[in-house]
Amino acid sequence: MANDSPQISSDVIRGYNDTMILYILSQRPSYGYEISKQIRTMTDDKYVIKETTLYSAFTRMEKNGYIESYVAEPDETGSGKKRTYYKITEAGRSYYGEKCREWVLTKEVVEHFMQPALPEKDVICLPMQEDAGPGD
Amino acid sequence: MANDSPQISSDVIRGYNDTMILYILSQRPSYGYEISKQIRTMTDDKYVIKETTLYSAFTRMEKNGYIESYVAEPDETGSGKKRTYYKITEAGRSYYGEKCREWVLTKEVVEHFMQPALPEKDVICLPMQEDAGPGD
DNA sequence: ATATTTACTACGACAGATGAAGTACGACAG
DNA sequence: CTGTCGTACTTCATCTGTCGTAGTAAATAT
Repeated sequence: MANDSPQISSDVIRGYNDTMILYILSQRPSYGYEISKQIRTMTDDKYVIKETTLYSAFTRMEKNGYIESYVAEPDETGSGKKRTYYKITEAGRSYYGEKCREWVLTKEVVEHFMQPALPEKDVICLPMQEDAGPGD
Repeated sequence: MANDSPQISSDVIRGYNDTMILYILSQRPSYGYEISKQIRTMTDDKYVIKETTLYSAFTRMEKNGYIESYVAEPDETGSGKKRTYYKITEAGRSYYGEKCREWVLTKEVVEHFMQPALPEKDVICLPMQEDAGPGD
């Protein structure tokens, strides 16, 4: 295996779960288990979406009209267990587009609050000033 | 007011509130109202943190040991209303450093799910394929 | 004297994420 | 033919962070 554990906390990626799912569905219809695995592989295991998060996202997004579900066989032979597939709607594509534009903005904004130009992998936190405030 | 630029939803910035506050406090101790205004100006009004979000972040982060509070006068003359100032702790600096490193990762990861190279401001969502799925 | 800005605090509600648990089907090994 | 593993979900109760509403009160501007 490439590495051992997810490195991105759900707190920071939280706002992008829906967008990630919509990206995958914008390419072809898919279903829970497959999407979950695709996110894992696309992120090189850096982010693993929880089952409950994923399925509750489906429910929410279908309610919002961004995706539609249908039940189908794994292949066209009609064999195997049926799955619930999801496909993106026009509203979903448009919402996805908005989120992409918002991402560009967000990136710029957040960047202002990050340490400038992290050299390689060493992040150095200088004490800067111990001035104001009570000496305890 | 400065502009009516598009705002960033709290959903997508949610994971970065603490980091933004810690960035500001990593430069000098500050207090609620000032931090709020600083976030506004730094983001050119693209993101305005809610008061309740801000003050509950203070409580949480102080509990977690990332910041420390003290009450002081606005200036050293001893005049004016007292404010609750916050200063970052060593644990806070280290946590902030982690978050910066996580941001670099997150940026890369999220980027995979965004439309490649958005030209200017036009985002085009091609239908791609209408193939699979029932025709209804 | 009054309005606005500054500087908070309290509280209830809510959405999205989570852990724990359970269901059920199919494939494959022994 | 029995058991285990992987697939493909569902239900539910709980937690965390954010938000709306509201209220307090001192300082400053008008």
